Amino acid sequence: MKEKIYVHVADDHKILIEGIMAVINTDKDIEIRGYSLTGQEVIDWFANKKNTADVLILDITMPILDGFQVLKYFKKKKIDQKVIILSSYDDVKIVQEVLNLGCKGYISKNNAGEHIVNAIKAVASGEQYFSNDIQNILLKSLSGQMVPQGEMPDKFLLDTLTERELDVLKLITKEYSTIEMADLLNLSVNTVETYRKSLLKKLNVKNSVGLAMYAVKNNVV
Amino acid sequence: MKEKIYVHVADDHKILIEGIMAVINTDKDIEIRGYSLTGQEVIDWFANKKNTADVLILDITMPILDGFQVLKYFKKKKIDQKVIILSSYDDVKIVQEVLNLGCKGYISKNNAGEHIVNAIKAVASGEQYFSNDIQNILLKSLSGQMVPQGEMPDKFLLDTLTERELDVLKLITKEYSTIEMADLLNLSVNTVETYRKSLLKKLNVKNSVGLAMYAVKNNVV
DNA sequence: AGAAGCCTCACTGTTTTCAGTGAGAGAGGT
DNA sequence: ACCTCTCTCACTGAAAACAGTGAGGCTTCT
Repeated sequence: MKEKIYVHVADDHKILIEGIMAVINTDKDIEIRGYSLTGQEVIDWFANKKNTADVLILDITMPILDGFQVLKYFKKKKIDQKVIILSSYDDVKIVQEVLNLGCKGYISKNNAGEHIVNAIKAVASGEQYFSNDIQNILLKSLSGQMVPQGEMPDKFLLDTLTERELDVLKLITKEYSTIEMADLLNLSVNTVETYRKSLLKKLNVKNSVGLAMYAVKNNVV
Repeated sequence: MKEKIYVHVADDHKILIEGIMAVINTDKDIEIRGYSLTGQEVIDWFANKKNTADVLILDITMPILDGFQVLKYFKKKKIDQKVIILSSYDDVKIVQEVLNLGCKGYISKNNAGEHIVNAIKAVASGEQYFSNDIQNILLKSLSGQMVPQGEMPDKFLLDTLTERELDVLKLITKEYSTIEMADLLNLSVNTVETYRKSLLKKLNVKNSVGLAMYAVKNNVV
C-alpha cells in the first residue's frame, strides 16, 4: 500500500462527486483521476487507452447508460476493472446483480463518508468491501428471511412511517433502549418516546416486541 | 500503522495458541497481550478495565461460553471490540451469524498461517478480512450455488432452553405481557418473570425485543 | 394565506420490565 | 443417598415502557 491508488468517480450529481472528492482528498494514498456524469462518459473514459483507474466508484442510476450497463461493458470486454457501487438503492436484488457482474464493493450513500476510504483501499488491494447496511441486506437474504419478492403484505402501512420513525424502529430491533436511542440520534428522550408511541399506533401493535416483529416481517431490518 | 497492534487470543487448545503466537511474533507490529482458554475467561479478561486489545482472535467452539456468547457479550455491552473468528467450522450459517454479531474477520484454521497477520492488520485498521475459502463460501452461497445447510448455528444455545422457557419465548414474540402469559399458562406472574429473566441470561440479550429477534433468527416462531 | 405533515420537546402518571436473591418440590441420574 | 435440573413462587427496588395531551417551528402543497 505504498503507491497511490487512482480512482475514477461516476455519478450524475456533480455535488455528490465534489463531496466524495472532499472526503477522499483527506487521504494521501488516494487520488481522484477523473469523473463522469453518465454511464456513457465512463465507458468513453475507460475506452481511451490512456485513461485508467485502479478503482471505479460507480452510481447505479445515471442518464445515458446506467451502472449496470457499465458493468456489463467491462464484463463483455473482459476488462478486470475494480468497481465499487455507490448507491442509494439498497435492494438485495440490485446488490446480487452487480456482484454477479463482477463488482467488488457496495456502499450505500447513507453512510458513504465513513466507508468510502476503507472501501477503496480494501478493493484496491484485492479484497471486497460492503458497508454495514449492505452486509445486513446480504446476510438477510442468505438466511432466507427475505419476504419473497412480489408484493409485501403491509407496504402501505410501512409507507406511512416517517424517516425518524423508521430510525427508531430499526434501533428498537437492535435492542436499544429509549435513552440509548436519544443519545445516538441526538434527540430528547421525550421525542424518541413520541416516535415509539406513534409507531405503536400506526402499526397497531401492543409493545416494542410487536414493533420488532413487524420490522422483521416487513424486511425493515 | 505506526503503533503496535495488541492482540488477545482465545482458543481451548493451548497448542494452537502457541502456534499462533509463533506466527505472529515474526511481525514486529503486532504483540500478543494475553490469551484465554474459555469464553468465560475472555469475558473476564475484557471486563477488567485494565485489559484491552485492539483485536481479539476468537475460536467458536470453547467450553464454558462459546464464541457466539462472547460476541453477544460485546454486543450487549455495546463494546466495539474488533474480533476475528478463527474456526475450523466453515459453514455459511456460522459465518453469517458471527458477522451479524459484529465480528470483523473470519479465517479458517486450514490456512490460518498465511492469513492471520494480514487479517489482524486489516481489522485493526477498520477493514474487514476473510480468508479465501471463507470468501468463496460466502460468494457461492450468495449466487445460490450453495446447498443450504441444515443445522442452525445456535442449536446448542437453543437446546439449553427448557420447555417452559420456550413457551414463554414464543408468547413474547406474540406480544404477550407477563400478566397475560401467566394467565394463559396458569402460572404466577413471578414465575413467568423468572423464565423471562432466565431467557435473557441464557440468550445474552438485553430485553424482550432481543428475545423476540433471537426467536425469529432461530426459527422458534 | 391556510392546511397538512413532520420534527421536536415537555409534563404527568401508570404499568411493565428488568435485576437480584432465595427457596421448596419433584424427577432423574450416579 | 446425593446431586443436578426443572418447575414453581415470593419479595424488593430500580429502570424502562406505555399512555395521553399539548405545543412551537418548519416545509410543502393548495
